[in-house]
Amino acid sequence: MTSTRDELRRTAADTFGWTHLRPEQLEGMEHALEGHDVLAVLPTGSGKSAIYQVPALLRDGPAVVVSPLIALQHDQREGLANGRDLTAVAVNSLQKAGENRAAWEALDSGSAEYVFLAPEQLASDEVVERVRAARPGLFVVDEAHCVSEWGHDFRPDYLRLGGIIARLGHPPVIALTATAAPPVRADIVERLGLRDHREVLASFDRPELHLAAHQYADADQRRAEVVERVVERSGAGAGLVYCATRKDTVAYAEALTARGVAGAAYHAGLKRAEREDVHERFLGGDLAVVVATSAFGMGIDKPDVRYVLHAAAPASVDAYYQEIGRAGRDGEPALVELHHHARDFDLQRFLTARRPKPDALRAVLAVLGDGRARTPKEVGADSGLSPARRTAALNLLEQAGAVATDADGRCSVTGDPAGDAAVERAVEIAEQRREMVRSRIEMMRGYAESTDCRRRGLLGYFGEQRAEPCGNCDSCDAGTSRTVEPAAADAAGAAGQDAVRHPEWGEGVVMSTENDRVTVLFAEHGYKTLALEVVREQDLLQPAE
DNA sequence: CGCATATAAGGTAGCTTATATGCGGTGCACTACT
Repeated sequence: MTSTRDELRRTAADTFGWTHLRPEQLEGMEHALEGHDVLAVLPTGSGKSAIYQVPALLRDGPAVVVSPLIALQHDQREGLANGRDLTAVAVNSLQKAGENRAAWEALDSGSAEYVFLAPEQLASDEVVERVRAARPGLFVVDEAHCVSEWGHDFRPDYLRLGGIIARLGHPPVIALTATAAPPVRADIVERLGLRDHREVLASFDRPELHLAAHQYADADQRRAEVVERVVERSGAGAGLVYCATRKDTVAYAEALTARGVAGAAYHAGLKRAEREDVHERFLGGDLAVVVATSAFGMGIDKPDVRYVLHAAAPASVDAYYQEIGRAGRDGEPALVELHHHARDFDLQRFLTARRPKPDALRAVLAVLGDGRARTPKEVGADSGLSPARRTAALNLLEQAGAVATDADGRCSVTGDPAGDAAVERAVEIAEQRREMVRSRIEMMRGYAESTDCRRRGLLGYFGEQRAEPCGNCDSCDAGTSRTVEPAAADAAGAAGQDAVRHPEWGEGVVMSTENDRVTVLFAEHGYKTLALEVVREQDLLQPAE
């Protein structure tokens, strides 16, 4: 009698040549093979992909793999094939029509084990039907944090994956990501509609990274300092510099080149060939440093990045952690520095400020007002809205309960709430989301300005409580880190992950506790950091269920 | 939103001050044109 684990181990060894599987890999695979939905949060380089690659071969039907970047899909498919007798196909707009046709034929005939798609592909009814006909045995969402980070506005098709999964008959879903704070995890589970799912979580700790932050009152001074830091380190290995704007990446790259450092700028405004060239030269060791916007990083697995400097603060601790996580993947020491200025946070507030257009919401409601159910595409055609706008509007109206999507992917109004009330409710939901986004910027500011142990701050943000300072950050070096007294949590009447209720902000969950304050994530208002003294005096946090 | 730069106004010289404008991130798919 062979156990599930033996079967997985054998396939991993026979087909992929992997003789050792990590416990988390095996655990994730096992859940999926047994038909459970899985959310796996594991660091890059830990073999996350194996979690779907192996069970996909043991289940009937192909694995649908949703991946955010076409370039990434390409690498993943090559990694899979790699001399093995496996068929991994993709359908996207960059492939020639013939390649897409061949991919579909491979799916139709049952010869493809994996099909890679961007979420936008699944906005097409035809694509969904065709995938459904292939009876997929697994639905994989790679880089699943994109659901929560991008789905709400930038790439709204991510928010529709839950409906797609349902239409496909809900095969086991595997959501994979390297970074997800508790609210991001909850959002992924909710949006994808995971059922009775299992979570596989690894520690977020990266003890080899030395963490530091420097605040500047003068932007020119910061610029000079960042350049100096990179010049100092450029002899000792590769590095990354993250900027908030494209213009800055070019300016820094020029300044570094002038100082004799082999550096190049990278941002989404560059031509495809140029982006590929920078990427390859960096991986190949010909570039000492890449100066980039947030466009650089996903799918980049260079083991020997010795430093990651931020020449501006990003929009969240989540984004920051993801970017610094590209340092020291070989486990050797690496330096991580955040060079920030008050203006950075204003810029992030602007960049993340997108509000829904009530006109777009009304246009969708007007189209659906005749009572006829339509596909999102038809809603777009009838309302004149662009694909992104119409999808974002549909998503919000659905969250407001004013629109529902049926089993065939057709949308119609529910009539409750209707008209202006529906628009108002949708705007309110978007407004709550904005508040959440802003509170995340404030958490980033909190990290930047903290004089306490930075690693404990980061880990606390991701739901890992530590009492002792880490000994490998600037605060610990300076002796300003403190040990959290066990009494602190008791004094607040709340410990990590406890559900609480606040008279003004409603229901929330305690994220972390320090000696003098407690951070709570409120469902409708985002992160709030409260002074323990005030909480105690005014009895602000009541236990909730 | 908020900062940097450009233009305009005032009164007749080059300059200050006021107002206007522009700029700022992440990717898919699709279309029209070379």
